[in-house]
Amino acid sequence: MTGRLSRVLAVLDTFADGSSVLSAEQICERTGSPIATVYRNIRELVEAGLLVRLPQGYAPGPRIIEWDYMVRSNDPLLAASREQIRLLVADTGLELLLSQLYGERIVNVHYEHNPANERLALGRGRVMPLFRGSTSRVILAELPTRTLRRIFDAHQHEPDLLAIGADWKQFARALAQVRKRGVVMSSGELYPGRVGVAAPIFAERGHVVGSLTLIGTDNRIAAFREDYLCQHVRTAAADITRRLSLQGLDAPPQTG
Amino acid sequence: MTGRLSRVLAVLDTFADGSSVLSAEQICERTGSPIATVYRNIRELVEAGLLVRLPQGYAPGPRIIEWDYMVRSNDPLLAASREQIRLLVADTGLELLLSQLYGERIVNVHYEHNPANERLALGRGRVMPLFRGSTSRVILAELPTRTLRRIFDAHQHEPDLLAIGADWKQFARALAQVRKRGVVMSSGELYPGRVGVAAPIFAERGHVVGSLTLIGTDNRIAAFREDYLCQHVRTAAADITRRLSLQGLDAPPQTG
DNA sequence: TGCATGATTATCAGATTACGATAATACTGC
DNA sequence: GCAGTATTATCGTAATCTGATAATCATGCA
Repeated sequence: MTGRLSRVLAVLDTFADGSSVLSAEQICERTGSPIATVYRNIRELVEAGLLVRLPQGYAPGPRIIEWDYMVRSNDPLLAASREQIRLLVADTGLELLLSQLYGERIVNVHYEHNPANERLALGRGRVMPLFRGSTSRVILAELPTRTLRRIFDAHQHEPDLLAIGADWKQFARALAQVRKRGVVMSSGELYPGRVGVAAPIFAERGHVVGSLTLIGTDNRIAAFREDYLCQHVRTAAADITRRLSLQGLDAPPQTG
Repeated sequence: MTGRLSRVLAVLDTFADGSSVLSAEQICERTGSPIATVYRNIRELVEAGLLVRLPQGYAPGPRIIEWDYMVRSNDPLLAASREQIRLLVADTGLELLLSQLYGERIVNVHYEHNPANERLALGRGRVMPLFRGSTSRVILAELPTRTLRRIFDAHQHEPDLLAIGADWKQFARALAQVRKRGVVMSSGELYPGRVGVAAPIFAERGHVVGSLTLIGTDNRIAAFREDYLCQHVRTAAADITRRLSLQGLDAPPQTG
């Protein structure tokens, strides 16, 4: 509704449920647009390489792959995080997640897996539930109040949201505390027996772009002092924030 | 020029040179649009998650990562190719490339690397030069004549194109031969000492979507009968074409 | 070969939206 | 609080999108 771009891109969203190939008619049903409009949008997306035409219909196209390569090679967030990721993993031996926010969606950008553990479904590109887990909560806590209010109203019947706060007042208060602490430790919210410790990453004063999360089995986490983990993640995230703000000032493109 | 989508997406193309962060002003210079328009487009892209705002400017956003995950999980071309890729690699021990066409760009979708060789810069997301190498040539050969003519005219001064045919007549004839044979073997066009054997993959009769390429050092390739390799790649590509056309007819969506 | 069926594109008038120059505002460091 | 820059708002005009329908194209089948 915000403009033509989002309407055209809505076609790609119809593949988000795991469909690999959709016919024009299926896209038509799912977007609710009339068939003529859908065909027009499809044609434009095909020209842009965001959709390919296959015998049975259409599928997401190769330009996405090209763009992803571009991101993998040059992502400033990943570049700013590399050193801290290395340190955190070396110091704790835990798993780690780097996540990024857009709109009301939190997407994992990097998952540092520990072969000692079962691989969680948190890999690159996965979307995190907005109201569960430390990764999301620590980001929510940094959103401007009116954004938060809009989100609360839109999802006020979801149990996951209500688990944070049963009404707006409690919800806002809970998140204010998180914000004050600058770090969240949560247990079993996404996976039984797993603990997450997350801190926010900012682009500019107060403008959150994502979060950094340490993940471990509760046994493994229990071996550490809670203070130590929280402090470590918080300062790591703060360092990433700092590097982001300095990036490109001196920059001959990145050093390994 | 073709519509609003391509104009907005042109903003993302300004990152194709390897820039990680660009200011609004820099995007303005590179796209040639007036500053007000650039800001509007930027805002829309940020809302869509295709761009993120960072302290020094803007960078490609997390939605690309999300989309790429969607493609990795469900790409019908990759799904249709998996078995043949396995077979080809098992039978020959060579390297292999799966590539996809959009517009006038050929993008690698999968690179099966052989640890015995130096890793080539052909990985997922890389764009192949249009006029060099078997991967591209075998695709060019399947394009409709008028498309080919347009491409020829647009690039008629590039040496790589002229190496295929010095004028339109020779160019068209050379590609017609390729088309007739259904397979190309090329030597040293992309890397000295490397040979490629490529065959086209189709969506529907005459509508090419990509190609399949075997790659090896000339020594290694010389060990095989040329016939054997060409035939093997051609039938593998044909099988992928067949599977594409059958795909989804029986398909209960795959479990992750 | 030609017809039937479904898929895709073209047409067109009206409504919406983008454009781009400029003005207003927000934000930064000082 | 004040420069100076970054970003958004304003607004008339011009271009574009929309959506119903008609025309065309493609494919399989007799």
